Amino acid sequence: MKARATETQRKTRIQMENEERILDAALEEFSAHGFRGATIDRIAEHAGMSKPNLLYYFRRKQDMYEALIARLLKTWLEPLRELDATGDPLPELQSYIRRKLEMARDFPRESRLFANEILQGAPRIKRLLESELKPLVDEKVEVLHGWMKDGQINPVDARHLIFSIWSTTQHYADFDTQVQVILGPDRGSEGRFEDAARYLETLFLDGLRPQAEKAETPRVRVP
Amino acid sequence: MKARATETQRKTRIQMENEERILDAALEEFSAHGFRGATIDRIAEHAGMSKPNLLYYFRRKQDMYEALIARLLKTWLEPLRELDATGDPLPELQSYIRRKLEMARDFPRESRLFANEILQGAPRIKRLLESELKPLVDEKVEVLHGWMKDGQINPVDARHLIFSIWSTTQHYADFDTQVQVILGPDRGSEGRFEDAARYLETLFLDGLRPQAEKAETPRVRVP
DNA sequence: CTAGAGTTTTATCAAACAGTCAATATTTTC
DNA sequence: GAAAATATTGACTGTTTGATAAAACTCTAG
Repeated sequence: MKARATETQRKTRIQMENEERILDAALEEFSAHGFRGATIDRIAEHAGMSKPNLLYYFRRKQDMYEALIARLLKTWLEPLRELDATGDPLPELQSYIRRKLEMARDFPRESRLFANEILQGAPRIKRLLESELKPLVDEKVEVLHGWMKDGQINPVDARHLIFSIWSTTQHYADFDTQVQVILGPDRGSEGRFEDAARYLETLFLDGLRPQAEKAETPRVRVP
Repeated sequence: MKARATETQRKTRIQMENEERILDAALEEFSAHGFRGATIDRIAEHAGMSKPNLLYYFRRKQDMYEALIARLLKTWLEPLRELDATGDPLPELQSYIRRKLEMARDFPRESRLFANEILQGAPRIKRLLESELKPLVDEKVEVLHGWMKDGQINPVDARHLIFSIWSTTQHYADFDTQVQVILGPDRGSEGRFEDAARYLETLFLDGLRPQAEKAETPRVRVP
């Protein structure tokens, strides 16, 4: 392999294919067992290649992990980035919640990888959280404050509001095992998702207090 | 040690002390690294004793883990057990949420241990969840349904309601690292807790939609 | 004080683990 | 199609890990 000073390293077809296979296998292992609990042997086995061959592409265990985390954070923050200050507050929030819920449904392994990392004290991404996540949250908190000042949403602690959106939606990926035990096998995962979306919409918009107690509207409309 | 057939095994002073020290150290390690990621060496070091000595009290790694889980589940479900069908619905829910939040504050390691186990597919406690957790949830779901039928709380999916209480409260233990990054060091952990409690109360009772949109009350009161 | 139960340590083991190396096989490039 | 670049493998290394055996020590009941 000639060293090309200026030119960016080109990746071969095989390289791209294998890196993809490896990262997929690594995601499976890391998300299920955490960094320490995952082993290169199992990742290699799961990727269908020998350990030395895997290490040819990622020289250390940590390299795979970091590649996964880097890729993860990009897509992970996308829904929050899309929260639009100029949009209608309630629909904006609703669609943010729905997007987060979709991510929990479509990328549960990524969610668990992230959960594992934070659970263990985020030793490998604390800096990234400070440099990427924090500023983004600060920015969106301002947006929320604006909406609250205008009376377009109830005045609450904006950061805790964001926490509650994250936790309720990611719960369906991170605690999936428990969710399945409790909901039983009756309702398929598609139905589960719709039930969750409907419930969260009610919770975040109106809470649990019956409308009758808030407004003076009668519970039954008489035509 | 004489084998006493009928009599239950008495524990010596040293035994009780050491088992306590070991379980505390084990909780620290397991909650931070998961079952696979934790090592007996580190637990022993953290407990201030030699590895063979530790293994004298718990012959296998898994024995420590199971002892912790068993102890955990007992206290973990207590708040839900206390949810009282004969009480006032909204205050009952409020105090359930507060108790869960207090547990996240006072027993974060236990919360993380549980999260780790579920995250990894609950291989060791799935059965316990089915035999202990599920029936309890089913029972309390009935209580919630009763309240909904009476119009005392908004009609929502009761199981998802429970999920949202679990996830929002446990978030403060499980994702503590992330919470701290975002809230910054300004507010101490005591203040954080009060902010969270206040926020969750508003969320679960009233949601985000401004009262003015629900009732016909004017947004600005003219004296 | 002492015998035996209970506790701790030293030494050790086999398996699992992250990672290396040189040799071989395959693909790409000219 | 041969040389160069890339990819794969088997054999191996040093370390960590879960677990055991037996000897040595300490505590406690009588």
